This record gives sequence, structure tokens and C-alpha cells, in this order.
Amino acid sequence: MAGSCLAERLSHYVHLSAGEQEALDRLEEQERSFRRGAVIIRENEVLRELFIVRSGWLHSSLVLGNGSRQIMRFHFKGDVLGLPLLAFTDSPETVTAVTDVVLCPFPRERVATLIADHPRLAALLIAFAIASRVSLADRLASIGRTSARARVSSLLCEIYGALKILGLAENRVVQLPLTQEEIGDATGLTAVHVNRMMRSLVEDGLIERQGGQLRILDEARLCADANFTDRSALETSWMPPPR
Amino acid sequence: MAGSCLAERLSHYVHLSAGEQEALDRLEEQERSFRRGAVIIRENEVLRELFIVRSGWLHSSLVLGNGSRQIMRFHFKGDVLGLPLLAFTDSPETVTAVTDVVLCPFPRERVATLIADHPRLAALLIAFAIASRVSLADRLASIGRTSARARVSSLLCEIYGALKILGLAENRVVQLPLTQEEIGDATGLTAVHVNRMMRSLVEDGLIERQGGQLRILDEARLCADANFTDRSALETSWMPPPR
DNA sequence: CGCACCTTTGAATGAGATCAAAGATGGTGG
DNA sequence: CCACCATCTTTGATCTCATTCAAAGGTGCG
Repeated sequence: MAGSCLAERLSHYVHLSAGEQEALDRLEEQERSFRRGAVIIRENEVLRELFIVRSGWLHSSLVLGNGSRQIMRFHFKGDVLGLPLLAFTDSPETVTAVTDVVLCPFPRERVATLIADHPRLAALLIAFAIASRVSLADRLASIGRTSARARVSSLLCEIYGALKILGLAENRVVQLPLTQEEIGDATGLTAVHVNRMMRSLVEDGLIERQGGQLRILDEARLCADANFTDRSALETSWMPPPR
Repeated sequence: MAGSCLAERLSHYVHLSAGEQEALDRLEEQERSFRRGAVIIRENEVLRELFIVRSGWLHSSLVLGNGSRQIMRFHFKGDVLGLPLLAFTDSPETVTAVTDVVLCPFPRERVATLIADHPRLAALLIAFAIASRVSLADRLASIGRTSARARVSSLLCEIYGALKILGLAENRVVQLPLTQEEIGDATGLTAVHVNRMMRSLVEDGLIERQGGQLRILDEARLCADANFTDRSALETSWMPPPR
């Protein structure tokens, strides 16, 4: 087992102290594997623990009374799952493994000690929660106010950006293990229409596809058409000193 | 000037210690007034401070390249504005006063001391950030996957719920100082279509309107039709002890 | 090799947008 | 206190983008 995935993620933004590093490592002492399709957290069920993603893709979604599903976001290596446990007893969303995944579960009380012992990690947690809210807001604007084609483009930009940071994009190519139905559920479209939009992006030379592969041919134009804003830079200068 | 609005909000969830109370009071030492329509925070501008809402309504929004606008959420008494300052240097959103408002500005560094001195307040901040993300997620599902009528209903439920908690709903009546264009920008619809949906809600006996007043006649059905979930209860049992 | 599941394509339908214009409302200044 | 103008609401007609329905290819796993 390598170092903590969460620590690795955080160290993109700050230089972690030994104490912080150690506290984070302890969150990932356990490991649990799930098969693709497995439901990790179920909507309305009592939440028991949080997870850090070690490998694989997941998504969190919400199912409405009419049977349709909205995917809120995708989760990658270093993401924390089950954060709603810090605000609610029952899960407001379902978390599903898109690929086979390895997760590190840890109890909620660990967060309390973490916050009390390491104020800067508390600040980072706050910053991440806010950043994730902002990125949901971007998605909201995309779905509420742009065309189907722009919505699909925007999602591709978002996913490509996340994977690039994780070093999972080589030569403008990423693995895209999503069905068109899942892309539809994330963008508020039907699978059929997602198909048409993807083909139109291919025809216009913006992307290429083969198998589960996606190649981004013209990232600049794709992002511009989609009104996509990169939010990966985080502000940390205000945070309290490390302990 | 009465006690801190933020402290009042938080004390719905926990019993604040004297130290916590005092620290929160200090955030609201200053006061600044704005007229209806004033832009408090402008998208892409450098953020300078945070604000606590003392009175009035505001909304935060995003303007897209095509000129259309998406309103992300509305802000009421006790809300904190400018939280993105804790994660970004430039504001990702515009905050506009819907009515005349009174705000209490405070510098970002205060948050750092607050977190370091009062871990439970840090935990509350985290919980609030997460709750606000979840409520955005609910909105996302509403806009992505439900009919125009359900979207409008959902927004009304959300606003009515927030005002009820603040004691601003009397006899099922609330002030609704929004234009139909603003409601459209919040729900991803055109003003014209919002009008039709509102009238249809009136015809079906779910709501009544006169002037800037809104009366909720059948909250249960309105929420059910809209697939609205109340998320006002917050989980605090895991939080570190107060200082 | 066969069976799920996914992608692709076409045609018909429909929800919401757009365009246009007539009432209501309310704030402001004379 | 009233008249006027800007803004907001309401209504109708038409149009369009995305959905729905249907069915034919692909793909990969067991």
C-alpha cells in the first residue's frame, strides 16, 4: 500500500506537516474492494462511515419519484465519499461504483479529532466542500441554461480535467467507462440524444472515440463551446498554520 | 443591534458556548446597507471579504457566454456570503441584493482564527457547506429531470421552507419579492413559461398570489409534486466538544 | 457461440422557447 | 396628488430542440 491518496491530493495545494501526513495516513489503514456496479451508499439509508477512493470511478446520484435519475458528480482517486454524513444521518444520495474500485472506510469520529487536532486540515476540508459546491453550481448552469451539445461537452471537459490532474490522461486520451445513459443522467438528457451529440462532436473534429477510450482533439474549443471554467486552483493562503 | 444573526442560526442546531457566542458576535461588528438591485460581489472579481446577512434577500448567480443567467440560490438572514473566498481568489459567482439588505462584512482571516480556536464551529461550517451542496444537488435533479411545473413548485417549497424557519411566514403567507424572470433564471425556464406554470398552480388551488405575497394552500401536495425533500435538520452529534 | 447490454439510426411527438403585443402595477417627479 | 413611464405580468401563435418510440447493428462477457 502506497501513501495516503487523500494526502497526495491535498499536497497538490499545501506542503503537509509530518503530523498532518500521519493523521491522514491513519484514515486509510483499511481497504475494501467493490465490483463495478456495486452500490456503496444507498439513498435514505443510515450512513455508517466515510470512504476515501483509492482507485476506480464512482458516481453519486439521486433517483426521483418518476423513476429518472440525476447523477450529481463523478468520484476519482483521492475523493472522499459520504461527506453528507457530516451533516445528515441518512444519505441524501446513492453512490455507485462505475468501475471496480478500492475504497478506504473510516468512521466519522475520526473527522472530529482531525479537525480538533489539525485546524489547517479543517480549513482544507472546508475549501474542498466549497469547491465541490461551486463545481456543482457550474453544472447547474450548464444544465439549466445551455444546449444539449454544450452540456455533453462540459461534462467531458470536467472529466478530462479531473483525470489529467490525476495523471490518468496520456496523449490527450482518457478511459471513459461510462454508458451513454450515464452521461445522459449526468447532463439531464436521454441516452439517444447523448448519442447524437457525441457523434456531432466527433464529426466536428472535437473528440474521437474507440472502445472505452476518449481522445480530446480540441480541448480549447470544446471548453469554450461548453462555457467550461477550470476550478482546479485552490486558495490556501488564508488558512491557519499547520500543527 | 441585536445579537449575531449567524449565532442565532447556529443555535438552532447546537447550544453555543460563551466563547463561541462571543467569537461569532465579533464577526458582525460592522454593518453596511445596500439598495435593492445592488451587486455585492461580482463574478471574476477579486474577493475582499465575507458577509453575514442581517436582513433582506439576495441571490447568487452565474452569467454564461450566451448572455443567459442561472441563479444558484437565494440568501436570507443568517446566511454567509462570499464563502468561495475560502477556496478561490476570484469570485465564481455574482451576488445581488433582491431587496434592500443589511450585511455585516468581515475579513477572511477571522475565519482562520475561528477555526483554530473553535473546532466545533469549524465542524459546523463544514456541515453547512455540505448541506448547501446537497441542496444544490436537489436543485440540479429538479432542473435536470423534472417538468417545468415541478421545478417551479420545488423552488417555492424551498423558499417557503427557509422563510418558515426564519419566522418570516405567517399564516402560510410569505413575501415573494421575485420577478418571474428571476424565478425563471433559478429554475432554468423562461419568464413566460414561469408565468404559465404559476397560473396553473393557482388554478389547481396549490397557491395564491397577490402583490408580492405568496400563500401556500397545499404545502404537502406542492412538495410531493415537486419531489421536494426538506433538508433543514442537521446532524451535529459527531462534532468535537465546544471550547 | 449466444445472450445481454450498448450504440446507432429514423420518424413522430411534445414540452418549452420564442416572438409579439396587450394589460397591470408601482415608483417618481412635477 | 396625480400623471407618466418603466417594469412586470399575462395571453396567444408559432417554432424548435429534445424526447419518445421503435428497431437494427455492435460488442464483449460467460
